[in-house]
Amino acid sequence: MTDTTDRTSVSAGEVSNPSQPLVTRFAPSPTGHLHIGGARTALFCWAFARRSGGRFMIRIEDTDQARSSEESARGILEDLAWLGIEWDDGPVLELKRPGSEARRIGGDARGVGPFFQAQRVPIYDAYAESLVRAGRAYPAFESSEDLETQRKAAIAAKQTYRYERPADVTPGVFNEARWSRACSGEKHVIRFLSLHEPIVVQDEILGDVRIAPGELDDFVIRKADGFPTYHFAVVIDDELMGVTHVLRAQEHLANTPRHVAMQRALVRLPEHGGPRPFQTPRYGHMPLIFNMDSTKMSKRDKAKAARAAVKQMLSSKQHSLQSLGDALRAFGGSRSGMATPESAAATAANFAAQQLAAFVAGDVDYVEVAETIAACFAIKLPEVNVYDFRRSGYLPEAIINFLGLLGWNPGMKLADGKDLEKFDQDFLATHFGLERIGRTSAKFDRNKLLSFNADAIAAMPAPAFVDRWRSWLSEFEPAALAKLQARNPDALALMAPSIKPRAKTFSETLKPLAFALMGDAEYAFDPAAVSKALTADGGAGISILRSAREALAACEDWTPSTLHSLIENLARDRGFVGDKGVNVGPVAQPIRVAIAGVAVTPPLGESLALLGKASTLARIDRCLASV
RNA sequence: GGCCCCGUCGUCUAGCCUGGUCCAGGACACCACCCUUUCACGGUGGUGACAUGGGUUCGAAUCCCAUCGGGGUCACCA
Repeated sequence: MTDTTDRTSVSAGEVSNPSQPLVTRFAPSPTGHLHIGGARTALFCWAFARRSGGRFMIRIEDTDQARSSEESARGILEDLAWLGIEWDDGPVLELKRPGSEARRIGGDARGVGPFFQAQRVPIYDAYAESLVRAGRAYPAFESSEDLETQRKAAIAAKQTYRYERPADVTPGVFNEARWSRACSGEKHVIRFLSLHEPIVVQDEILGDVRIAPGELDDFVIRKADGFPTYHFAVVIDDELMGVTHVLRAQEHLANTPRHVAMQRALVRLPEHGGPRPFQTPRYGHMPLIFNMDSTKMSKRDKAKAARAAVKQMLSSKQHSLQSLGDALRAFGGSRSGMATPESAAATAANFAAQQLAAFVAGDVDYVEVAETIAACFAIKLPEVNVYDFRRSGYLPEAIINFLGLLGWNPGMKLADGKDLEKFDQDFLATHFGLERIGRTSAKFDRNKLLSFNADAIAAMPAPAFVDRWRSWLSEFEPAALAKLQARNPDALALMAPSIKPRAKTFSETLKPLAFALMGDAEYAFDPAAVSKALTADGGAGISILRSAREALAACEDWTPSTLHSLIENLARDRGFVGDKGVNVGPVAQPIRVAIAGVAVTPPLGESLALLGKASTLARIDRCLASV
């Protein structure tokens, strides 16, 4: 099995058994929420499986003990489910939605689990040993400090560092001495023994990628803590779980030769149906996604944004480091989130001045710190995780559509000759293919996503909008929802027609309603608005407002349409009639400023209806009294 | 630095494989006008790109080469 030198390429056609079902997988590591880029990978894997009548699998890569958490794993599964990306094989997620039956996603119909790598360690151990016995891997005893020193020396000498194979290690020969040292408990890692053979990865998207012989050194496949490295676990699991197609981001391209090299060396064990050589799945490496400024999209963006805001506060003397820390502690530093053991420890420090100083200085980038700062001071952080977009009021269908266009394109035209850009998940399930995945990296254009989201909201029938709006509010803005419903039990249905075209996300729905969220005596009068609508022209607006107040006080039917005609009639009576009919502005603006303090509100009829008659009159009186 | 990938409007892209229908089409953003009781929505129009240089060809965004530029990767992270 070690004689592989004559194999110079891996044919994509080697996925041998035609009756073998096509299987794709998404394999996140549970170190936080689902990243928006990961969501695209998952979406493409899902779509490809659906299009091909295959299966889509989830595997959790939790071999990094320090950074993984069960909480994150569940969060990621929930994010996927929220997007509507459901897996056939993988961890089971119970979904309980109010009003509907509980649903389960996942399971192990093919009997290939468990799907958490941490639960598969005995399997990796068995294959590592088989490799050692075949002379294709060996225990190594150097300390990581020593290796680090060597690596630094090589870099200083401007040379490429490669691990140098010990002299007593020979390809294809079982090194019994090293193995017994390892078995006796001496601290060690296991390294793969790389043959100096040329490797060609036949990529479904990029074409043949050739790696010269000698580029691969003897990399680690099992860490000193006994856990497999990513490379090793992936190769074992993809084989044992029947994965036929690996679609992943291009950052993994350079790793693929390692995987191919291991697949050539590995043989299925008898307990897994062997002996039988491992197969090489088909690979497809997808373009990377960046920020608009070409930096990598990462959670560090949040730290950057929060840091910038804090620096601003410090330099404008709004806060000292001390008062900032006090404010954060008072706010309640430890809110539960997707903490990993590492970051939880950081947040636990509760924003001691020292801790904050380190964050501001950029020495640490803890997301939890950034998010607490943002929540405490109402700073908007850039969305980078699926959950961030959800919290900001994006719709899953808009995200799916946008992601589907990031690196893929249906290449179809509409009847009017325009490109087909708007599609849903079903469309992807029936039209997605690897042929039309691009090769160039893409920048994440938040504007376009926003526009897609606005279109999706606009396209929603009003009742659906009200439902979804309500559930978003109850999840993320319960206080605002309560206030609105206290004003008017039907507030949402009443305002939906005027809010829907004005909001690009659910979180934007609250801005136009700010006037109604404040108490009748709480809002301030904007001097510029007051001057323009009321006090200008010797107080023309004030006199209009007085007569409007009278008319409103006499109004019996407090509905948007009646209120609207009332205002129109007032305008007509005052003679505000031009070529194009009645000009209601001179009447509407004074009322608007009176009831909201500013010159901008949703349409007046609806706004007054939402406030109610008593509040409206009280607000006008307060305005009249103050100008 | 070694190895690898990529290069069409500001951004996402169509076109490239199978050269001519492309002085390059769409979308987002931007600008202007229209609509309009504010703010939005909507409508119409506009600005705006084949990285550069060589080839091949009657003809190149499309094929070839070079240069330049961008990115990825070289961990006991995944």
